[in-house]
Amino acid sequence: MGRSPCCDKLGLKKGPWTPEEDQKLLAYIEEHGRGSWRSLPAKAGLQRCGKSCRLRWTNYLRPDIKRGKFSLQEEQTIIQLHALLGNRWSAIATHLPKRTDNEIKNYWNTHLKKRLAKMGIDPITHKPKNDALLSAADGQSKNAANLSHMAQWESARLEAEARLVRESKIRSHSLQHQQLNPPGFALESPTSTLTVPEPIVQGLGVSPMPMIEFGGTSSGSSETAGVVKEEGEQEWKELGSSSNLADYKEGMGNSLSSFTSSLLAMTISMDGGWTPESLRPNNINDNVGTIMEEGFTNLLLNDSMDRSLSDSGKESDGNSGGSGDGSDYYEDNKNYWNSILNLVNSSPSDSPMF
DNA sequence: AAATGCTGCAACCGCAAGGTT
DNA sequence: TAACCTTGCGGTTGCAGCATT
Repeated sequence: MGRSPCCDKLGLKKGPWTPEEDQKLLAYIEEHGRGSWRSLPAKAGLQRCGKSCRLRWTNYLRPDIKRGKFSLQEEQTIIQLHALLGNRWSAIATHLPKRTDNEIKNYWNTHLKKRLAKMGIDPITHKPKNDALLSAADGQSKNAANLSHMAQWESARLEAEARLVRESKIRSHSLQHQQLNPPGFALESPTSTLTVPEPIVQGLGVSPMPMIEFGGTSSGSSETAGVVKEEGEQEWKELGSSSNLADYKEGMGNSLSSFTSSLLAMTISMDGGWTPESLRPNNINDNVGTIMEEGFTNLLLNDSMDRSLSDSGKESDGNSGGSGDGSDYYEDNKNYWNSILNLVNSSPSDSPMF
């Protein structure tokens, strides 16, 4: 429990890394693997503390890092997961495995937070800002309904969060069994450990990181969402020999289904257009998927249009989200919440998160 | 061309959790 | 059981580069 000793004693270097230092760190890890970060700098001939080396490796030198602009899907995923998880960047990063938690955090702080604020959505709570809500309203009933749904959302979110904590304990317990004899060379992402085949270790320049796509065209079921989550599968493989596997899967399944049910009920009431037929088990996923599919993308695209208008000097009239009236605003917010349900609903049943 | 302000990002810092001795 | 060690996480800072005045 104690504090780690201060690592900047004895004149250890701080600040930006030089190419030479990068090379030393890379060469050392390539040859010896990671080992202990604390002893690594001395062995590698670096005047850095282990913490600095670890950070440099995880955030910059790791071969399985994708750099550059975030795609629309990545943005969407970040915003949705942030709504669910808050500032748990490492958890969010597990759904964007080629991105580091630091990069996601930076991107959120510098881009997405501002964009949500501009849309009239509180980037912390993901709730519509009250003033915007009031000014944009076209009727008291919609306001009341919106606020009520926000409360329901918060309730469902808290419940999911509590379950996540509970079930992650089960999971970490199970994983302990598998970490006794890790085969090969382990590359650690900020929050998870990937075992990389020997040839990749030797190459270190190119790593065939599992392609992970998110089900933008989700039909609602994990099988049809087109989601390939090899990192999650890796964990399931690791769990495979665990006696807790069944419990874990069952727990995750229950968690997802309960949370989804809560959100589903909420969304149905928001949409207002649901029929008993649409609520039959076979139809629920399809309907949810269809409705959700459009919402978030539209929201982002609308905002992108706003931005381009704004960039070309045609600033919108000041209404949040570029909407001209309250009904549009209401629709935008409804879509926003729906999109979050979409993410939850399209998460694979074997996702490490759900 | 210089000064100033803004933005984005790499890196640092402190804390907490979990493991080890 | 307590002290210590290691690692991971999230918040924050500092600086380089770009835009604006």
